[in-house]
Amino acid sequence: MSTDAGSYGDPETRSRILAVTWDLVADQGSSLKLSEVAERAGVSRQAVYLHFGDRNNLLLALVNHMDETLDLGASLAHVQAAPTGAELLERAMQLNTDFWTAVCPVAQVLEAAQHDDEALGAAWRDRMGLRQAAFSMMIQRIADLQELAAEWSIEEASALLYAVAHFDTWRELTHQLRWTDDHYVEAMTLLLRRALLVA
Amino acid sequence: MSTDAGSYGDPETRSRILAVTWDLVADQGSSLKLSEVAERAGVSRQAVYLHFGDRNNLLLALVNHMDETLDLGASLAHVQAAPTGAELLERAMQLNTDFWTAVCPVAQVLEAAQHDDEALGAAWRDRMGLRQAAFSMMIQRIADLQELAAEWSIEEASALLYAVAHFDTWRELTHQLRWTDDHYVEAMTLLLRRALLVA
DNA sequence: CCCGGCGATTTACACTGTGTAAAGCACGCT
DNA sequence: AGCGTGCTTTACACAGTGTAAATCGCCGGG
Repeated sequence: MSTDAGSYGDPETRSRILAVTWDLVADQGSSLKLSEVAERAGVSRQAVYLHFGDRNNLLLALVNHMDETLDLGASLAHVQAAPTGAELLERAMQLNTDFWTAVCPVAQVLEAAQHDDEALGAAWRDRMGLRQAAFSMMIQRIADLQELAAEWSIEEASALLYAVAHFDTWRELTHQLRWTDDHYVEAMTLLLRRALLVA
Repeated sequence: MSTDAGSYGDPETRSRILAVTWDLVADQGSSLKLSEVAERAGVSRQAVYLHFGDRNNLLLALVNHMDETLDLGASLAHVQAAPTGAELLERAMQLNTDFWTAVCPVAQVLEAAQHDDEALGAAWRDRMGLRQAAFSMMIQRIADLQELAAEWSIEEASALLYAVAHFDTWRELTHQLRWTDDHYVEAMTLLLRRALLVA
């Protein structure tokens, strides 16, 4: 599963490089320079190549690093444990905004790189597949609670929930239109509640 | 308004270069090379620089070129002329999928470039501002028809409609999950109808 | 204590793509 | 004829990626 092909060198150095890369990606997007990464991490440029092979591989490692540090399991369980459909949707949207807030800079770059680099694109789509699965389970739970509106099949509702909760929508609302996280959660919850749940 | 700073040379050549650029962006994303653009357009690499100044300016010209050829006015009028809210939403989603289909390759690149290049980002956000305005007018129309659900203010409904109809959502559904355009229109219309309109 | 090996550094170089500069060529125009 | 415009050719400077090889420091085992 995990292709840690280049498990080389001091792991401390490795994660220091990753951390710096994260920061640089955050405020420079995909135009980060490996020389700058190296400098800020206090290592030589070659050390970066020794650890990660090349540029895309570094970004790939960043993606893997991402969900190691994130640990969504607990949060997802909390969402699933919601007593009602409405409550579940609200918790889902809360988790969603937390997730995108944490991942935003990387997401920006990765969505772009999807087309350029095969491996990177695959890694990203893989993560998104997990998201899809998570949302699918939520819809399943709502159906079990007898709260899914009759017009929706589980597949359609899952897909829509996943798609509507995706990055662009979140970013346009919270960044472009300056909505607060709470506002996003509130409005999206209302939208989804009306759209998906029985009246 | 329009910064056609480099209106230089034979307009035919210019639009041939733009056309080729469009194609190359379509299947290479942002990693297109100016040398390849030139070659395919049957001109020298320098001709491209003479016409457009630099790489980002070429992409910028591509954005401007985009909505010249698109001409959304008529389609928007057709949406606005819908007799009912439900019909309006359906027409809006139909237009939306047409729009993203046409613009998809460029959208991919532009969303990415937003962070890298100031001018490009501004140009893209400008276009998105127009979209916002268009959706806002639709919600206004729905409100005029007395069909907007009481829970929504015009601002909130507009913003949500705009955000939910954005690129990622469309792409995930139609490209990743392989929905047909019709399926997208149908499902999104139902979602929005339930979410926004009076029961 | 010396030796090996590993992590990392330094230096150097090849390659690609961007962007600039200048001279030259072809064609049409008055 | 002379001139300008649109483009070509050639050349070069520069930045960033990726590779290769020699070297250094350090730590652990014989």
